[in-house]
Amino acid sequence: MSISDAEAAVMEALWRRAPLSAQEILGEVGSERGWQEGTVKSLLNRLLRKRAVKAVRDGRRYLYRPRLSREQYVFGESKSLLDRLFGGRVAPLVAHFSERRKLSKKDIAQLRELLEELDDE
Amino acid sequence: MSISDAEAAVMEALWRRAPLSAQEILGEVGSERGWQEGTVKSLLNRLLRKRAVKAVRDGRRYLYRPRLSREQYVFGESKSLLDRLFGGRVAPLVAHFSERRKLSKKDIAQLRELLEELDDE
DNA sequence: ATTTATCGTTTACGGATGTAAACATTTACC
DNA sequence: GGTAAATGTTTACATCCGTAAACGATAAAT
Repeated sequence: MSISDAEAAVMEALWRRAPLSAQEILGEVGSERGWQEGTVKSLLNRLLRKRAVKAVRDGRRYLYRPRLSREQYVFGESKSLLDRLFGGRVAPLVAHFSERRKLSKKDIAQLRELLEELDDE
Repeated sequence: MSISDAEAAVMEALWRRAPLSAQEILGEVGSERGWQEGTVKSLLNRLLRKRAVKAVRDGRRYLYRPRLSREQYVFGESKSLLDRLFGGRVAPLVAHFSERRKLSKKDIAQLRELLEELDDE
């Protein structure tokens, strides 16, 4: 069962800070996405069913926190993209962006550093 | 209007070789995905509506070819992932995989080469 | 000419998604 | 204690997606 786009926006809020109530999540993402209260409630319920968040009662409301980590999510999404489009490997993606001149100076510097660190192992 | 997963499988066939008839596309992807004829026809129609392929009559049938290039598609998908999960930059994705030891030797070698080539510009 | 095989076009249908209203329940206030 | 505010739960509804069958038109075969 996968996390949809809208659901991921709720997760992002919880990954930034948790636990949060439905109200607080609305505060975090509502204006940005133009969501009403009901929308957040629905998404939270779907995320509960998908076991991506857990809820603990706090007085009359619930406080939600991630059960799925951002790491897990990011890895899953990235791997799926690499598998579908780049033969499951990282270098071809970087090459693709390099050819399109979409590597920033910062990217290049960081990649250099990264590779140097890999030397020391 | 975005290309769905199933639609992308049809596109992949056309990117490998074009033009192809619906029958030929079925031959290319049908067994692999377990599709019937009607499925391919529907997908082709959706791709036509999305203007991702064009069709030219050939006798009683049509021959289809991509209108959207694989480059464009791959770039769009990749950029969307990077924007959503890595602040729009490439290096953090590579770092993410590096931390998880998911860089193959081949990846590392290719990345080194790539960065050296970037020097010469 | 009539039947049949071959294509494309239209319609279908269940499940997921985006978005939310309606309803129910609990608690706080008058 | 009754009413209003706050929360969660259920239901809704349009669109997209995966998958395909039904229908229609046209060309080929007899």
